[in-house]
Amino acid sequence: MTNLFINPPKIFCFNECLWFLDRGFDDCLYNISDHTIYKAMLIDGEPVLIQICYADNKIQITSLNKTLTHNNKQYVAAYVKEWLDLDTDLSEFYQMAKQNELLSPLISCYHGLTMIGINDLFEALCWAIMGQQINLNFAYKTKRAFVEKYGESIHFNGKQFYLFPTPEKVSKCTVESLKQLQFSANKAKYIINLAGLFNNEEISKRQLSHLKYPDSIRNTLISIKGIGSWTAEYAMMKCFKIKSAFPIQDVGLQNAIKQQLRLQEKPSLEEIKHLSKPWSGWESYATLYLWRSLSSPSNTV
DNA sequence: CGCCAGGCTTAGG
DNA sequence: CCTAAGCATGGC
Repeated sequence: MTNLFINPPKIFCFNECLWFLDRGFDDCLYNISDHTIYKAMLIDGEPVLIQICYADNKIQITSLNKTLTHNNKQYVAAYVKEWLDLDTDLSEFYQMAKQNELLSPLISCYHGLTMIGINDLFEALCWAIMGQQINLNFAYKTKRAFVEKYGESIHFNGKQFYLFPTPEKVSKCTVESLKQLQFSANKAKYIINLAGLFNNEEISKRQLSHLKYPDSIRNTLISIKGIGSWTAEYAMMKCFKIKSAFPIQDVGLQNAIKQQLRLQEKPSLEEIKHLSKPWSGWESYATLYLWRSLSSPSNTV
C-alpha cells in the first residue's frame, strides 16, 4: 500500500467526474463504489490495482496490492493526471462557454467535469471501432465480453479488475472468435489488423505524439482500415487530449444539440458547423459536455 | 417488420 | 473534394 496526492486544477469537481464515469453504462475497466474509483493499471509490466478518491481538496491515490517506488509513484501520478486531464486549465473554455447559448447551461450544471480519457491508444481505437454505429449499451456489452476473454485481471477483495487486452494477444485472435463475442465480421477484421500494427510497432502513441500537427495524427489514423474521421477525432479527443478534436458527425452530438435547442429534427452538418464556430480550440470539451447532457439526471437544461 | 445506434469502405462523380 | 450505396449487428 502506497499513498500519493495530487492537487486538482482550479476548475475541477471530483463528483462530476465520478458521475460521468458511473453514468449508467457497464464499463468493465474500472469500478466505482463509495465515491472511489478502482482501476487496474500496468506498472513495470505488472498489473496493479489503484484506488482514487478525494479528500481535503486533494486527489488521493492508493495502490492496493503493491508498494510503489519513487519512480512508480511518479508514473502513477502522471497516469492519473493524464486520465482525468488534470493539467488542463479550463478557465478559457469556461469563459467562452459562458457566452455561448448551447454551452452556458451545461458548464453550470456539470461544473468541474474534465475530459476523462483513455490513455492507451490501442484501447482507445479498439473501443471506438467497437462502438461504431451501434447503441452504447450493446457496445459496452461486447467490450466486456472481449476484455473478460482476452484481458489480464487482478483478483482483489473478491472481485476481478480487468486490464484491456494487449495488441499481442489480440493480434492472434481469429475473426471467428471475435464474431462469437458479437463483433461484426468487419469490426473483427479491423481490430485484429490494428492489433498487428501495434504489435509490430508500426504504430504507437509515442510515435504519433511527436507529430507536430493534429492533422498529421488524424491522417495517419485514417489511413488504417476501419478508422474513419469519427474514430480518429474520438481518439484524438480521448487519448491525445487534443482540445480542438471534434467528432462533428457524431450522432450523440446531434441528439444532444437537438435536445438542448428543442429542435424537431437533428441538426444538419452545416448547422453544427455554424453552432460550433465559437468553440474553436475547445471543440472536444464542448462535445464532452454535450454528451454528458444526454445522461440523466438533468436531461434537458 | 422497421428504425435507430457515439460509422466505415468502396464506387463514381 | 463530395455524394450515394452497401455493409453489419443487436435493441426496441
